[in-house]
Amino acid sequence: MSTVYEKHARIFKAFCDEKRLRILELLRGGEKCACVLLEQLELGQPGLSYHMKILVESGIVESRQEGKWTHYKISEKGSAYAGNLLKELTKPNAVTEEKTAAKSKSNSIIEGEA
Amino acid sequence: MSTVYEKHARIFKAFCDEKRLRILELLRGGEKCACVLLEQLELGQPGLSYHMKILVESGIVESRQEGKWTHYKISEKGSAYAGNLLKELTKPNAVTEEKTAAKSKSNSIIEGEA
DNA sequence: ATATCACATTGAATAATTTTGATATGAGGT
DNA sequence: ACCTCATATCAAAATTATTCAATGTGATAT
Repeated sequence: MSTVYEKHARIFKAFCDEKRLRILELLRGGEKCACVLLEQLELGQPGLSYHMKILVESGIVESRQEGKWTHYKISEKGSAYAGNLLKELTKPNAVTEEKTAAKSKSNSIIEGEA
Repeated sequence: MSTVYEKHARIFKAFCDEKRLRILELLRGGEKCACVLLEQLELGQPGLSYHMKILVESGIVESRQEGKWTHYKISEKGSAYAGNLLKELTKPNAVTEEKTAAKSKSNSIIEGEA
């Protein structure tokens, strides 16, 4: 079973780890091959692979295969989504309590939210 | 030694855990006493205290003492800071590579960033 | 002063994440 | 086919985060 909380937590995990923040900083300079990231970071190859997987699964980073190489870059779409989600998650919501039976059309990006 | 990465990671830890996302959701409905949060969550009292500490340390939540009670609410300032930080961390930065010696006046919220 | 209530802290137990070394996979090149 | 190179995956170990029970603290009430 996967809750909406799990899904949201997965997105922010991208930003919860020092190594991943370092990687994102490098990717701010533009798309980079794993091999380039590897030489800039104090990380073994499986370690980098592990963190890249988390970053890609969060949607913050996109990967692109080119022959033997994997190129990574920051996803504009994923980043925008995360930014909006953070806003939503901290925005006052007067009706949080009353989970009314009558469901209204929603314009929230949070699944299952009225 | 505390790096800027650690500091940033600490902020986003608020959003990396299901329980904390649940708590934030409750706080979106307005300021709440720990005792109220406790009855809405599947968490023991020390567990709540543990998570509230992380939330307060992240700056996303503020606490206010009132006699025996502790009231918590989402910090507008902290939330805005986190939102802006997320944007910065995912914003393209053409000059990430060239850590030039000549330091220019910065308008970045990221410490030590040009 | 003692008692109680609300919450914080501690420490041990458990669970999740991260690191590391070994091995697997898949794309080229010879 | 075989060999390399780049990266992914696996499994064990190391580290870190979370839970839980017990105890501590500080505020109020009697």
